[in-house]
Amino acid sequence: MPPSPVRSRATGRITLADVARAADVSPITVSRALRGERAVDPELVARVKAAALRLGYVPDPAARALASRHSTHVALLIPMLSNALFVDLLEGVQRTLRPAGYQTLIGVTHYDAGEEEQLLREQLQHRPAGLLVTGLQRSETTRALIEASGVPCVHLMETSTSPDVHCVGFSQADAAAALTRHLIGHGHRRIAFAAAQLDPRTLQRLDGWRREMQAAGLHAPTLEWVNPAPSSLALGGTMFEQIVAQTPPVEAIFFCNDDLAQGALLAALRLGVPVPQRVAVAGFNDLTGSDQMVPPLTTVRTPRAAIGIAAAGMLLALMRGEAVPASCVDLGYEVIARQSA
Amino acid sequence: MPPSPVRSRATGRITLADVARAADVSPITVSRALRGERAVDPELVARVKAAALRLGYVPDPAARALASRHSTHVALLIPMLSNALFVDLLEGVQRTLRPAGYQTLIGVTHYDAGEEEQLLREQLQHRPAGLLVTGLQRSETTRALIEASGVPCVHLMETSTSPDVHCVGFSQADAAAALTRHLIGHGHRRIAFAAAQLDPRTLQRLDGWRREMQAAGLHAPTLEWVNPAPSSLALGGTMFEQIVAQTPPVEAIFFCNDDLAQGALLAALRLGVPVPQRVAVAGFNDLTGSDQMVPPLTTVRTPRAAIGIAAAGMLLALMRGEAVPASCVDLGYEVIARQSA
DNA sequence: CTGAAAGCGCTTACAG
DNA sequence: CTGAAAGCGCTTACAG
Repeated sequence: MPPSPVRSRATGRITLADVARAADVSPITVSRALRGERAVDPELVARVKAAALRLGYVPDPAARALASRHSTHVALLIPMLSNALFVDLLEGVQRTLRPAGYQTLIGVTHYDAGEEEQLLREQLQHRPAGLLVTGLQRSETTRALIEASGVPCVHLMETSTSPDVHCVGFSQADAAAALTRHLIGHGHRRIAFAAAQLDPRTLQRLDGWRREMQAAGLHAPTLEWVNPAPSSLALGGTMFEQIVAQTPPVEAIFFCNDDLAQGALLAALRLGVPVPQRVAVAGFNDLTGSDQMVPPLTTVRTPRAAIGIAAAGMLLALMRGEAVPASCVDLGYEVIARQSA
Repeated sequence: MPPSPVRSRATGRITLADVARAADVSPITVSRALRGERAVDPELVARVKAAALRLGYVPDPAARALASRHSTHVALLIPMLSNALFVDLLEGVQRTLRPAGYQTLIGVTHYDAGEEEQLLREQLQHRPAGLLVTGLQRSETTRALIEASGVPCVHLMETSTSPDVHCVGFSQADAAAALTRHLIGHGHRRIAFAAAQLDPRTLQRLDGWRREMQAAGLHAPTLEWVNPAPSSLALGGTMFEQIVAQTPPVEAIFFCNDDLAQGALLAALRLGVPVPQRVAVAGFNDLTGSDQMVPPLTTVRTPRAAIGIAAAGMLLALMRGEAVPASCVDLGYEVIARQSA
């Protein structure tokens, strides 16, 4: 005889209580056994796990979040998904977080500090278990919001010497300096730096180039071409056209991003400007297509997928309350010499 | 005198009960007033809203999900984020869903039916309020999973005549046929179709090309070049090289995707094959950079951002239990004639 | 139109 | 090492 289910709101879902009944233990023991929390008699653990498997039990994330005050969400704040760099980063993050039972909530800031703050507020309402943010620089309010939330946070793409901040990345300035040395090593003297978007990492690359040029006694303010507009192939073409018209002639152009450099290479083809004979062209990031350009683009390969994986791994440790070996991981970079410079 | 908070687990968060106390009504009235559900005295609504605002009340999504059995998450299943098409789609979706209070959970299927099924299972555990899936074709199990979940679902990128399925897209076959007519109209007779990835939408484009070629009496099996490998610039170059070597000579190549076509254009430059004089080249989707190629790429512009917006809008209506004017929305396409064909 | 009660499915805090 | 009780912050179902 079935019990008369007055006022039943049951979802039909298999619950912790069902597993407890099947394993003949209390619900709390099931909870502990399944989460591997605290010491539980190994024999009970086995019994519970068998029962859970048999019944096809799946914990309810909402109930878990409500009771524990932590969801299984990780908020990821990135500037732009149309930059392939961040797609690779995201893939690395998800590949690490998903098997560990965490969902990634993506927030696209469009390089806007206000939007980042707004997104963070929204995400924080969902009590994320962890935070992954791009770069170290942000509004004071956003910084305070992160701090006050107490949610573990890892910073992506840059490095820091502060022991208080967790980060995984590489030195944008050093990478730019290395490419600049490569260009100088090829005998170029008048090496322009062309930048768009002007986000913090772009400016760090500008610094790296400037540092190297000054050390070699080659720096001149007229070699700096910066444009706050969003980065695009078309803009790269326009900038190339302008820079190539300069006198005395520029011998090499270091674009802060492969987008820009690819656009420059296409403009060179249109204009009939031989690269690298008349002017060498280099980029940054080694994005899709850079190896296919005519001529193939010299650039810096950056380990964004590895950054995503390592940062997610570090966050996993922090969320579990484990110690991390180092608060900041430097994953380096690699100059890729092709034919354009 | 403060109450002695024995066994307190309070989060410090402002709750519905706090607002109820402040507005001097019952918690359930606050709940109804804030959600706009059922009829509530306008004066009470105003009082509640004022109190909520004053206290800075923010509903707890976990509690809400647990009680209502629906989260505020929408699961979005897409094949790949490295295809810019889906980035645009995603942006459109988020731009519509976020202001309405929904979070987008992105699942990347990598064009794999098994992975899609696995992702869907995981997402469904989180009781999403809505589902957004790419295309109409999927495994029987996945289809059954969606059906059984009872979660509103909108299909993206394709159109259907079935009244049972909600979708927003355009006819991939018609779009391909239109581009094929454009090529035929330019006097080309031997028009090859070159495809990679071979996902359902690619095959629909193949059908559209085939239909048009047959209608014009121009179809030949040797004009079909299909490669199951993932689409890339490099593959486009390789395919171009192969197709151009064919005798009798192919006069035009319709690549199923701009990636491939861009790679072909770059290969043509490398090989010194004049486009469109020796062979015309066309693509599909009008991706970033296609207008910058040398020569600029003739292609079909597809309304993916608009699809994201419209599909999210339709899903919003379905989630609210509202009727939608049409179960399927066709957003069309546009042939973009540039210099490559 | 409004509310008291119960319940969603977990985990925390306390006790033993 | 294990458990009974309470509670997380909402909404459903019922009643009036």
